Amino acid sequence: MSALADHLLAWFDRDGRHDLPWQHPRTPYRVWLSEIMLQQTQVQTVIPYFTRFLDALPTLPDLAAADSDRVLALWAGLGYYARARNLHKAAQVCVERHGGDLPTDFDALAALPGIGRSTAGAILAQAHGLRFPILDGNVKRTLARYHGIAGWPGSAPVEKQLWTLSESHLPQTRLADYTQAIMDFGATLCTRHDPACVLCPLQDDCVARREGRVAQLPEAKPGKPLPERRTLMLLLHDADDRILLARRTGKGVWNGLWSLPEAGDHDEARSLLATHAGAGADFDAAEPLPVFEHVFSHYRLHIEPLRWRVADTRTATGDNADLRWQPRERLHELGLPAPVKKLLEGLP
DNA sequence: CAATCGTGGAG
DNA sequence: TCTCCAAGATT
Repeated sequence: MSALADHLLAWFDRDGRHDLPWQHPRTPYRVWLSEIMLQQTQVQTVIPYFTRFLDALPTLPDLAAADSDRVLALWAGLGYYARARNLHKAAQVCVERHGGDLPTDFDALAALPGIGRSTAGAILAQAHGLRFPILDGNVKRTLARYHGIAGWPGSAPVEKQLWTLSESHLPQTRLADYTQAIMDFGATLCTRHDPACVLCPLQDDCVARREGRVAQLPEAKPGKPLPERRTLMLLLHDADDRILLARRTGKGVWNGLWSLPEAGDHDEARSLLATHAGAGADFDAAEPLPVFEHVFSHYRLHIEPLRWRVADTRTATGDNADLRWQPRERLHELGLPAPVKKLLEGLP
């Protein structure tokens, strides 16, 4: 057995996390949901979402049958909403083609939307004890240090090397525990900043430790400056204190979520106001709300909200399924982008 | 391969 | 305030 696996399993039995919500019971559906939610997202953030989601949709068929607005409402705030759309779609594929269960065949599992090589391995190892490697951020960091691997782990050649190493360390038994162990290890001990090397069960064999390169590994992603964008958000209230929402479709951020209508400039905003609130609406009566920023992973968005109280909403929606006047007290039924939710909830 | 896709927390 | 980034996948 790999010395690394041997030491990690012993460490896990003593110091690993054994009380995470998706570990009891460790069913395929729960493991899958947790793995998707945990992509690029920390445990502490995921736990309340996981609990709420599972409470609302306890089984895979429940998820498959759910309305997509409900799924996105349960996901709203977690980010990377393609994860939720793919999760929903994958559940439907499982019902249609796999008897309502996740497939246990690697290729069939990895063919489902939102499940890549690492997530497929994590599901098979944790839910079924099968011998597949993973390569998430924890494993990349752990192995980059343990083997002293230079280069950004996201680059193709380094990642290929790390996959080979990850596979080479797999034990012959206890795959579920081992997979949880190496993720726990990366998340709680071999952390990005200030790792607890003095407590580390691998310290005698760790190349980075031996060579004093722990703080230098893994190498950071080559950075680039964030582009800046701006948008106007139109906040229209009608007489019943309903708010006009628009479903975001096509490409771009927040796809599938309900947000405020947006305009690139005042001319477009004027036109949108006339369309949605009738010719009687007075553009110049706009109440400008405080401008704020929202930062995405790939750009910074300056948001300028403009508010109107409108009387005539008859022309607003009608046949358009992507527009609706939503009562303020029922905003929680829809998936709203985090900054929009915050804006609407903070409204006087 | 580089870009896209969110959000909140830590340093 | 600013940078980095956390259980990645898709195009």
